[in-house]
Amino acid sequence: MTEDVSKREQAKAERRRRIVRAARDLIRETGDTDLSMRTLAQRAEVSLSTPYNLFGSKRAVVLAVLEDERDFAKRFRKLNAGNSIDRIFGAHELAFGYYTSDPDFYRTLWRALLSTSGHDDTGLATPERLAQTRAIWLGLLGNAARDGFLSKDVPIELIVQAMAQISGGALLSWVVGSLSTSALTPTVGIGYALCLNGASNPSGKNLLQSKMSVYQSELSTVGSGAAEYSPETM
Amino acid sequence: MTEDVSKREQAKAERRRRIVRAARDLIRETGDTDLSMRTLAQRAEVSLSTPYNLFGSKRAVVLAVLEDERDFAKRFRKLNAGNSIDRIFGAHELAFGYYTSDPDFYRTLWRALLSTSGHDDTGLATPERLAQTRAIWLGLLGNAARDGFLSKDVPIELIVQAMAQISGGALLSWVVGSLSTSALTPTVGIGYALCLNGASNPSGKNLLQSKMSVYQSELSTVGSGAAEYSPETM
DNA sequence: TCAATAATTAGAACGTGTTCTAAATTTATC
DNA sequence: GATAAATTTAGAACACGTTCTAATTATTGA
Repeated sequence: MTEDVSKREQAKAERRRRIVRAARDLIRETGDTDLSMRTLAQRAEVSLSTPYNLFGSKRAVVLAVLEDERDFAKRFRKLNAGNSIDRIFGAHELAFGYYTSDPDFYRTLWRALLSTSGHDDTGLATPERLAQTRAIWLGLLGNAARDGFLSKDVPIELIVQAMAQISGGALLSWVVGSLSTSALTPTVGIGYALCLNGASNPSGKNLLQSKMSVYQSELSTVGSGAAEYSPETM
Repeated sequence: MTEDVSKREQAKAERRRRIVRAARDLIRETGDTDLSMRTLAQRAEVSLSTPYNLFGSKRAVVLAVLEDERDFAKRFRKLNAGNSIDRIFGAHELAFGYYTSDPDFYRTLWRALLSTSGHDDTGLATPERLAQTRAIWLGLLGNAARDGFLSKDVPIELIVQAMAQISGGALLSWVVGSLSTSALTPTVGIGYALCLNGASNPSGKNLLQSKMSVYQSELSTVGSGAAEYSPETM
């Protein structure tokens, strides 16, 4: 039996680890250039075929790197700032802190994820992580509703959905280069505040208004001028 | 002199036209498969080098197809429904009507645009179109503010920005397949309504509330179940 | 009409992600 | 320890986007 700690499975896990580590290091060191499957295999000391056997595609490898780096749920648990509105924006800044604290790395990573995003199975994230993240945000907004900040006539699922799209859209703009790193967090924060404000009671509007002005000043001290607006599509 | 109607420039424009048309037809007919530069050149009856001479990259060709198809500004002028809030959502449905009326075509197109989006110059749209679209939306929201629907303590630019991110994020979800075609327009509509609601006076809230419930019912008669939520990132 | 100029062309070439085959190596089972 | 099963391996191969060179064709200007 030996369950899944068989020597075979163990060696496989070892190789998987080596591959993910090699991919991470290559992105860190050479930013996009030289993240080819051939150099990756060489760096991980496996053959070119092995990553395909163990992951299936380059996309999957890069996605594994991403999952390996961001440990959102774990870090999130250490987050217990003031009221439930504060916690929402704490989570937001935690999430985007990953990107802004290491922009080159994550930009490259997402770019690689987008570039190969095509006809295959995997989306832009693992289904488990998607569900997990969704649950976290539903919980955050649920708390805000419980605490009387949000009115009950707009389902929190819809707010979460809108917020997810804001973050996804901003991330896309950032990855393709039309949104600067320093503008990323405040821009999304403003979007969040707007959405939430559209569904909040007077008690919540005060808190949101202050968030809003904070992000607004962050935004103005920075990018300022033109050419960095980024209404991407229509 | 002969300005730019010289025979040379004329022939160049002809080739450009043939290439764009061939790309469009290929996408229409074979959806993604067989949109290679080699078959494209063959179809347009030019050599493989010519598209690179005239456009620079495959991305640029596909982008030219996109610009050629969507004539947003022109169609938009024919749009003069009721109040300024109605016009906002009219513009929204006009914009996304392109995608939902020919989903396979536009999905392929955007996928090709994303897949090659990388290290080169062009973003996800032409700078002129970006500016044009932005101007349109600024005008729409400006009218809504003038008509007293929007409160003045949140800058219109920020609302436009948030809305642009919602549409971009939803489009991305749709392209990668985590948002269904029928859910696309209502999802974005709800996001818009939420954002606007966060910055609107009581007079506007009524109108927005009705928009909201319309899109909500559209959404519920459709996708329903799980696996189609799509909080893409965090 | 003739030379100069500009563009397209054919074709090879490079590096890429991915797939495949056959051989070699490791692990599991008796 | 020998046999069978599972994986990795080396290496070729494919289609792709892109770039380059040399040759050819078409347009311009005198």
